Amino acid sequence: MSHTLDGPARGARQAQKQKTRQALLDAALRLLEEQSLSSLGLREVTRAVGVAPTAFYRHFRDTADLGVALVEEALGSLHTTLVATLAATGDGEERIAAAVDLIVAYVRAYPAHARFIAREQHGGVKRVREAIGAQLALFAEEVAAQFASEPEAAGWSEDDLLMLARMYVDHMVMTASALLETDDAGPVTDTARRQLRLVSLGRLHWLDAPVRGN
Amino acid sequence: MSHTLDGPARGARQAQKQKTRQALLDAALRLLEEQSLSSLGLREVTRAVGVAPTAFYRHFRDTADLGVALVEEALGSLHTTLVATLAATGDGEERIAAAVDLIVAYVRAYPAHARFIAREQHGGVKRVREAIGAQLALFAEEVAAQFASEPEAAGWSEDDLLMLARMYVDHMVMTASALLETDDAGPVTDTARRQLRLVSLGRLHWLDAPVRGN
DNA sequence: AAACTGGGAGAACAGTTGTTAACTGCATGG
DNA sequence: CCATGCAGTTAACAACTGTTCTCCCAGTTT
Repeated sequence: MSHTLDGPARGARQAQKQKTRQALLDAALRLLEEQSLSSLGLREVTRAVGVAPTAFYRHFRDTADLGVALVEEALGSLHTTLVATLAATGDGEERIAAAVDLIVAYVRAYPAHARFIAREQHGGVKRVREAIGAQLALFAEEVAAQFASEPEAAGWSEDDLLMLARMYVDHMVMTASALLETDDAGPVTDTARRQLRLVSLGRLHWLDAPVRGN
Repeated sequence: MSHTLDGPARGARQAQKQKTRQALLDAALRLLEEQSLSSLGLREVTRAVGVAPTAFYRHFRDTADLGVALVEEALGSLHTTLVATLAATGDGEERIAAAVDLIVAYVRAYPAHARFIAREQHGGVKRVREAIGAQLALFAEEVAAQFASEPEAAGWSEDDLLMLARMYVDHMVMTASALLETDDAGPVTDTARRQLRLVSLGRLHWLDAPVRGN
C-alpha cells in the first residue's frame, strides 16, 4: 500500500509542507483580527511567518484561496458537534441552553475563527462569501433534517422547517458576533437565550391559526 | 440673520466643497461594492473622482472617517421612515408585510448603501463598526419604544421589549444582505415574512407559560 | 548511489500606497 | 478694492505591494 491518500503527511517532506501551510493560516488568522481579508497582503502573511514571499504560492494561489481554506478550518469540524448537540437534547429550555452554550464555548475557544466567519460572511471577497454561504446553508439543512425527525415537526412543510433552521443558524452567527464585541458574555448570553425562547414559542404555535391562504 | 448654521451651503464657495465631498462619498461607495473599507485606498477614491489625492484631506482625516460619514448617509434618514411604518400599522400580517416591503424597497433604491452596512457591520474598521452598532442600537430603542406604546406590550418588561426589537432590527439587516446576494427577491421576501410571522407568534404567547423562574 | 522532485530563497520588476511641503487662484469679508 | 482664507494642485518621499525568473538543496524514488 504505497498510496494512502488521506493522511495529512506521508513523509517528512510533506509533513514540513503542511507545517508551513498551517503557519501561514495561523498568521493570516491573527492578522485578520484587525482588518478584512480584502486588505490582507500576501507579503504581510509571509513576513509574519518568517518565510519568503514566494513560498506563499506553493500553498495558495492568492489570499482569497487562503480565505477559503480558513472557512473550512473554522466551520468544517462544527457540523458533527452541532447536530450531536441538537440530537442529545429535546425541544425546550434544555436545548436552548445547550445551543447557546455551544456558541459561547466556540467563541471562547476560537475567537479568531469566529470573528473571521462573521466578518467575511458579507465581506469583500466573493469566493470566500460563497464558501461561508455554502457552509451555513449546509448547517441549515442539517438542522432542518434533525428537526424533521422530531415529533414537534408534525404537520410542518419541508420549506417551513428549512426556514426555521436558517433562523437558528443565522441567530448563532449573530450571537457569536455579539459575543466578540463585548467583554461580559452574561447579557449577550441572556438575550440570545430569550430570543431563542421567542422562536421556540413561535414554533409551538405555528400551526394554531394557519395563514395558509396567502 | 447672517449665520444660518444648518444649511448645507451658504455661499457658492461652500457649495462647491460639499459637491466634491459628495463626489468622494459616491465614488467610495461604488468602489466598496467589490471590496471592504479596510482595503479602500485614499488615492483610489480621489482618482475615481478626478481630483488630486491631497484634496481628500480637506474633507476626511482618513478612509475610516469617510466610512463613518457613509454610515450616517446610509442610515440617518431611515429612522423616521422605520418608526412611521411601524406606527402606521397594527400588529399582525399587515405590519409584517410593511416591514419586509420597507427593506425590499430600501435595498432596491440604495443597494450600495445596504451592502456597505451589511459588510462593515462586522468589518475590519473599528470606528465604522461602532458607528453602525450605535445606529442599530438606536433603531432597536426606537422600535422598542413604539412597541411599548401598544396594547400587545402589556405585561412585558422593558428588557424583553428591547430584546424583541433587536430581533426585528437584526433580522432586517440579515434580510437586506440576503436580498443583495440573490437576483430573485421572491423567495427571500417570502422567507423573511415567515420568519417575522414566527417571531410575532412567539410574541403573542410570550406570557403564556412564564419561565420567569430562571 | 545517482537522478529527480519540489519547497523555499533571493533578487529584481513596475506599480501602488499614505503623507508632507509649498504652491495657485478664486470667493469671500472688511 | 484689497487682503485674507481655503479648496484644490503639483511634486516628491520612502515604503509597500503582487508577480516573475532563477537558483539551491534536502527528501524521495529508482
